[in-house]
Amino acid sequence: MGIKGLTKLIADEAPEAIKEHKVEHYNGRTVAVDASMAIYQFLIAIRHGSGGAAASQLTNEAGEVTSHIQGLFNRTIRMLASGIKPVFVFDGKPPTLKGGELDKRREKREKAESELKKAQEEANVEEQDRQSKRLVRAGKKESADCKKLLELMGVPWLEAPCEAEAQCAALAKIGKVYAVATEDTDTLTFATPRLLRNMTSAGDNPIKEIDYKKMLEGLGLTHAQFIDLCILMGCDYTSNIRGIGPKSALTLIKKYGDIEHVLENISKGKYQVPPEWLPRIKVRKPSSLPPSAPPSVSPVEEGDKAMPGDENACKTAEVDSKAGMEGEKEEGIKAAAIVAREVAPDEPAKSVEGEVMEMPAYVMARALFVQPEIHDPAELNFKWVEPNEAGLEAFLIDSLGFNPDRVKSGIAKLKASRGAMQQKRLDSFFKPSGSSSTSSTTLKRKEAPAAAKGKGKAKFGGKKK
DNA sequence: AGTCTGTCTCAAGACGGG
DNA sequence: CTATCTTGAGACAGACT
DNA sequence: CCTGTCC
Repeated sequence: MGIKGLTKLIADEAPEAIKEHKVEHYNGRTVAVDASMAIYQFLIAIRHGSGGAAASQLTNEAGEVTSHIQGLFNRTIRMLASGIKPVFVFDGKPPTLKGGELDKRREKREKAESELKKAQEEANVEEQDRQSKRLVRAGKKESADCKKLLELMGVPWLEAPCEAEAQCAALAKIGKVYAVATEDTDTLTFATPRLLRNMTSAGDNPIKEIDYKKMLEGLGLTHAQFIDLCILMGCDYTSNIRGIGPKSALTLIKKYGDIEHVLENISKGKYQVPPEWLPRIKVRKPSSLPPSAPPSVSPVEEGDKAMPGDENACKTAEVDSKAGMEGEKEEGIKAAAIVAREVAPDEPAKSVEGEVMEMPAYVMARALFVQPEIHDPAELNFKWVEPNEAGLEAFLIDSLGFNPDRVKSGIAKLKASRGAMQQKRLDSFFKPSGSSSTSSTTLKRKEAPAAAKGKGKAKFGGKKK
């Protein structure tokens, strides 16, 4: 996940955008963290066995995996002890997109993944449980565990409608959080003003902070151009063009301004542009294809017509598998169209009367980055409260079998950090930090509910009609 | 020369005792 | 009691412009 | 710092 090679490109082309700070520099600051990614990392990293090739994770007596809880507990304590106030943002998902190729690809991946595992697990009935765990990213069970843990620890969380990274970026943009801590460079594409890397590693080596504005200046791009750059370099939503890597992508965008014009200029040459990158018009009547419409693209020899499933592709896109509300869908397409128009105003006719234009994949990717589905960050308020000591002990010690001493030690650290936090609050009382000091309606634990509302059980097309 | 692709390898969290 | 097996970033070779 | 352990 992320943009392929982006970190290196920034280091090479815009080094002034990266600065290193010690942890202390972030004392008292709030930081958004992609919880789902953290959970995933914990599940992978926290296992035992020799060398690093063992699959067994930490479990309680009942056999339930506890690796993610162990990891999150420690990491959260560490952050709070450093004076950093984290907000954990969960993926809402699925990253369902209303485009043909994207949907297809995602579903294929998911299906392949689950089928593979199913096949594996058919051999062993016991492991069917494990299959259910590792559904897509972090399973619902793991997320629920972590939400519960966070609430007991007095740490706020929320569930994004879709991608957590997009929600994190939105929070940072309006200053609800100071920065986003993540290893995922996708976050930059959502225009996070400050991205923190190495937040997780030990205290002595510094945190790397990437300043979005400086990065744009260093690269010499606008925000829209940066998004196009990321898409060209290779993002999660589209395939990339063979032969174009980070350097070429940057050069091309700088030269031509946006993907449309890049395509116009390179498609004549040797680059072989994947069919899903090209605007395709769905024509009922074959003869009505205007000569000007498809922007001079190299004739695709292998692509396009050869694909037997192609016709179905658009159908699949229309049909959509899941929760699919028509309104949402239309909204999405409309958004994509608007974006296209903005970026390429001088393009020849985008759509012909009566004909349906199929969006190129990059247009939809662009729409995803420009207008991601998020909760209005202005309506979200976070509060760090006293840890629920008894609840934590019951959950971690009694239910999960954690070592009582370690748990108590952790709680002690929580309380200590909380004391320090209060102190700081008093100190900075006279500084207008902009927090809604007296706005009475600071929600305590559930910012999420506003969030959780829309989702229900979209996962398996649940409703039988 | 510079750039991109493919293949390979490795390590991935955090803690505390020694 | 035993086999278990992902993802991404870095190093390097090789092809291409 | 290295290594085993956490559950």
